[in-house]
Amino acid sequence: MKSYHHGNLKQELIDCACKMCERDGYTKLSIRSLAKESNVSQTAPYRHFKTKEDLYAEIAKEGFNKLYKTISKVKSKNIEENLIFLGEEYVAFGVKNANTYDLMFGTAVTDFTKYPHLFQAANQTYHHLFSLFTEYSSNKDSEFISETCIDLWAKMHGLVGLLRKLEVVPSKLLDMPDTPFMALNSINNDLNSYIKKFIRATQ
Amino acid sequence: MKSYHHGNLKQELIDCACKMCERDGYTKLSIRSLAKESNVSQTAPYRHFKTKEDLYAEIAKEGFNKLYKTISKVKSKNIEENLIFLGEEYVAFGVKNANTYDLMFGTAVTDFTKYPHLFQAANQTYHHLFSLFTEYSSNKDSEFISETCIDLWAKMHGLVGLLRKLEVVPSKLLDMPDTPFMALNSINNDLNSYIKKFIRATQ
DNA sequence: TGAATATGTTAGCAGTGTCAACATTAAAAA
DNA sequence: TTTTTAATGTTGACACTGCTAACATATTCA
Repeated sequence: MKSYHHGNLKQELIDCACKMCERDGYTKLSIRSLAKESNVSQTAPYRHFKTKEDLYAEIAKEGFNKLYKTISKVKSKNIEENLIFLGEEYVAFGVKNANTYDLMFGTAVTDFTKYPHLFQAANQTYHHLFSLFTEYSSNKDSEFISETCIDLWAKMHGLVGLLRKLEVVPSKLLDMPDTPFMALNSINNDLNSYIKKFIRATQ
Repeated sequence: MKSYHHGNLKQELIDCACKMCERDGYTKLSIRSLAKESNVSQTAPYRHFKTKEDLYAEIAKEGFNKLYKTISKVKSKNIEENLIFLGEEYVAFGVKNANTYDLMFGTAVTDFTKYPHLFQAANQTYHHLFSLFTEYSSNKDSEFISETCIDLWAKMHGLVGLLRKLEVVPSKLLDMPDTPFMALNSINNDLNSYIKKFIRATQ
């Protein structure tokens, strides 16, 4: 027996949207299909998200929270190991949750400051990297720290972007000369040791 | 006096699409609005692009060619300077032509191998980086070269992604602690010397 | 010249984001 | 408790989208 009022529709829509987004990509995600999949009328979502961008922001926020949760799992008491763990998990997250990652770093949601929760979630993630690296680095100069953090972040972020191109390329091209695929593929085959290497290179 | 047949519609559509894409972003670009802006019927573009993705691929291809042209302008006989020039221009291109860059590296066109011209244009760009770095590096080991190229590329690529987030952030947040914006902003204020630094660090 | 092909137009389908008007119910005020 | 109000749901509609089919016109080539 289903009642007129749902009770918890907003969160249920968000959860459903996250699932659909990751499954089909955010471009395929329509408010109408979301409503249908949630067994609710076409325009019901508009009671909770004024625009589609608002919905995107919500998915991105969930993404950052999930990433943060993954990344901040303490593995060992060795800071370097934690930092390496962070790098590995970050890149793995970006590749595995590619569609959500698009929403987190793409242009679908331009201005994070319009969405305080999203803004906070995104900053939290960065802040974790920042504080971990601060502990790790032997150079305590704050300018060095922040610059190197951006360095690390840019590299992880860039790596995610490039690796995703790999996924889609036919395997016969992987050893094609004069293309970046061979290099990317060999890095991908031993990704974690590659990440380890470039994190150790920062200290 | 305008005739029924256009004569050069395909290229004109592509040029128009590139302009519109860069102006409004590729999500706002519709085939219908493109047709309208080109003074042609709604479905005329379909004679030249079977699907919207085909059009996207065309825009991305033009993007890679433009990027390659910019990057391969020889500036001096000093290889290091050329490599630095490449880095500066690459990042500048990505930030300035943000919407086109999305199409080149985003997920709108997934499989480049479906579009040989695009594939070729993309590889050409990478290949230029590769050969320039090969000349530059003192370490001639091919594995080192290709790994470091990916390194460089990932970093430039990642930097573009992060800097673009900056552009959209209200200026009052630029010196907000516990956010990456302060660090990004200070890097951005002296971007070229930052790029110079990380390129020199590779040799 | 005539047939085949390329390139253009018009009409229309199914799907989209969004809004306005209305229905139902839960929460707040009386 | 009753009544009012606000929140949350539904229906219907508009303008827009990608795309296809059917038709019109021009170009190429046998």
